[in-house]
Amino acid sequence: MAHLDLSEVADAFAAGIPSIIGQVDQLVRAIPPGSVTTYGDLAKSLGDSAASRWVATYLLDPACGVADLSHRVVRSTGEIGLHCSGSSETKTQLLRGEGVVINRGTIDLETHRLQLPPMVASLSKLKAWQRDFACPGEQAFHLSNVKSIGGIDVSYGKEQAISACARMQADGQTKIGTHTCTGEAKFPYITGYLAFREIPLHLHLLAEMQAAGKLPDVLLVDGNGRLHPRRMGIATMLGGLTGIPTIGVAKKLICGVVQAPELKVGKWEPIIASQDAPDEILGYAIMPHTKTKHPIYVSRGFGIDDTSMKEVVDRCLAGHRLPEPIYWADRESRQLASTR
DNA sequence: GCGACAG
DNA sequence: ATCTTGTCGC
Repeated sequence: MAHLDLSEVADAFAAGIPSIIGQVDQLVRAIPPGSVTTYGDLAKSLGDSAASRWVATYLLDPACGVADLSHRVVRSTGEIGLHCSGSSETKTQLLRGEGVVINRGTIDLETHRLQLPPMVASLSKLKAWQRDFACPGEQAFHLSNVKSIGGIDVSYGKEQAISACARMQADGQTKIGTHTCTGEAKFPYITGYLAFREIPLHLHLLAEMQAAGKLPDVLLVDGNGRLHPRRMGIATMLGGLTGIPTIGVAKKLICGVVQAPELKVGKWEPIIASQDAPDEILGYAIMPHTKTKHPIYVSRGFGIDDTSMKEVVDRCLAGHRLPEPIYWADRESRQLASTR
């Protein structure tokens, strides 16, 4: 895998990501006066009803591309809901002006709801990409071969995003150095699709590190790996794309159930897919130190087994909630982001 | 009505 | 993730 040109990988990956915002704008512009749709219907049309929250967040932003038409999007209950102007009354007046009947703040969707066409090359495409993503053949992971451990994270400034990767010695505690890369995050944050927001910048950074001969032997990624609705979190994709063994480290649970009733410091507890599937271990929760009540959620990314994964993370735990490589990457990227 | 999902 | 004042604790 070392022969991969990460600069080419970066370009190819970015080229395959659709403009999800353009898709929503297009759908909203297609709603004629007198008709409405719902946040959930828009999300379904994009290919994933789980994106309805993002759709609502986007359309409630006065700076969104279709703020002048977003009054035509209401709640699935028929309630008018909020408006980007800040006033639901304004939304009501706009709709009434277009001939929509509103009783007690509610629209009869049977009458006014518009059938939206499915957007083929949208979230449905990315979802299929995640399901079908073929990771290259994985080499057996040998901790004894590890000379450096990396941690990678992104922070967001006013306009720019900064990806930072800290490199540590094999002890997981001694910092060698940090690399950073600045760019624009074009894809929005949608639960389940974090990879498409953050990986493009990560790949640019890793390409630079590759050119400098400074790629880490294993990489801790801020986010999940196998612990993901489709078992394809950002850590797994980033590893599969680069060939670098990866581990996902998240601060919140996205799915799955922690079996143990309580967590003890330093003890790894399995996270299962569900009570009905107790044999499917997606990852592990661990309380990283005494001073926090909040665990971290660790899952296999690419090119590593669960046992090695735990050994690597154990080496990296110190006085912070996050493993040292990610702690330093987070600190560095955040510091830079605050200036742009 | 309650619960809610990485960054 | 970011927006934000003071406040509690090591």
